[in-house]
Amino acid sequence: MARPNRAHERRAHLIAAARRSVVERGLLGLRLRDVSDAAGMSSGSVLYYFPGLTELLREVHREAVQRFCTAREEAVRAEPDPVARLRAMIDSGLPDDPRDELCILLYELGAIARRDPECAAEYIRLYERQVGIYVAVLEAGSASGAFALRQDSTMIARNLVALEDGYGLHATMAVPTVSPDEAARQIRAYASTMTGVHL
Amino acid sequence: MARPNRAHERRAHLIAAARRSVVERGLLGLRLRDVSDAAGMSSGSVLYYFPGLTELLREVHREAVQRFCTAREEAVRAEPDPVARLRAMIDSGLPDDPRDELCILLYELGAIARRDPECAAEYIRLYERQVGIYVAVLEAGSASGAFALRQDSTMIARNLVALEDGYGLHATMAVPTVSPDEAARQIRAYASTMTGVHL
DNA sequence: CGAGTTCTTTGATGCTTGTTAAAAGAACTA
DNA sequence: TAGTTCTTTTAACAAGCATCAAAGAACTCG
Repeated sequence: MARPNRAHERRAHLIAAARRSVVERGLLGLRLRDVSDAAGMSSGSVLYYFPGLTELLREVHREAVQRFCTAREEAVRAEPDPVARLRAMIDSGLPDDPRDELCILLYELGAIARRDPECAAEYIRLYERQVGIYVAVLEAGSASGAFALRQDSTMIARNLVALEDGYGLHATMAVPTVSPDEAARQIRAYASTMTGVHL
Repeated sequence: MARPNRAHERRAHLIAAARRSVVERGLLGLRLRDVSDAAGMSSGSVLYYFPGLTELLREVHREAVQRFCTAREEAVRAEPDPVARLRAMIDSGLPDDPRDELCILLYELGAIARRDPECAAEYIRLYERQVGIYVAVLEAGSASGAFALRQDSTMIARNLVALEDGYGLHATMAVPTVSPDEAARQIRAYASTMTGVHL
């Protein structure tokens, strides 16, 4: 063996460059050239590390999902009681503003998932993971007597995730009628109804 | 004036061809050629009627929104009482199956809206229109005494639309954990809670 | 019927982009 | 320094969009 393998680093570098490109230019009409420019190398080099743009974007997606989930898990863990945790969970799922990089990425790359099974699988895991966090918070609150759940915790959790996705979708598409702030209020209202606790 | 103007017909023909192309091949990597092939003409002809693919897709979107909204309005109008109307409204908002053409179209073209203000405006109208229908149904039911609303009708309506969008998004991305049927049950459960009527 | 007018379609052209393969270059070892 | 492996670039090729001029089609009016 001679020259050391820096492929891992280079790939990470490219994934970061691709992420910036997607946020800046959007998926539609994203060129290989945009990514290679952002990474400061030739387009041929990008293809040395990834078979094509799709595969690179798949990695961008995987990384975004990872970051999103761990951020939420940590946000929840940081809070002491179930009520605060539920509030933290709701707040961490919505874009901070319509330009929230991570959320834009997640919704933008959804267009790939519809055609790419591997990317779709990543979305499924994302969904399950989020439902899981909500279920854990709801169950904990129910066990401690803080929540009086009006329904099965899984059903509530699924609706909470669906609400997030619905509002998040609108927010990143710049629908002005529902600001992230208002979306959070809406979801909190739902959660309040289903748990019997004012949020 | 000499040869009659068939531009309107030809545009409609192209919009239909584009719709089929989007559903079949997806937005990512959709080529002008795909559309022109589907329409049975050369790519140059497509550009005679539309400045570019984006503008054509914008029309596809506009038409899809139109069809979607009127279909729901009619589904609601066909029912006699508020309870049946609410049920019909919920059912008409979700994809019949993961291959529901209209729904795929609506979600797929969302990727354009994020970059194209005109398309985003169309989405805003779509959202407002759906909220409006739900509000009308809820208010009618409230006035007649059929519903005992737990919240402001607009807030309930917004959450219903957000739930639809969230679940619809998952369904068209082939998330198997939430089938259209199950999504409908979830949303009905929410509506039941907020109206006090079992659906 | 044919000349004129307007609408429609095509096909050639130039330009940009994705893809491939070969060669050059860089980093390290023995 | 020679050899090996990893990385990058470059040039060539194929495919796509955009433009435009020219051909073709449909109809009216003289």
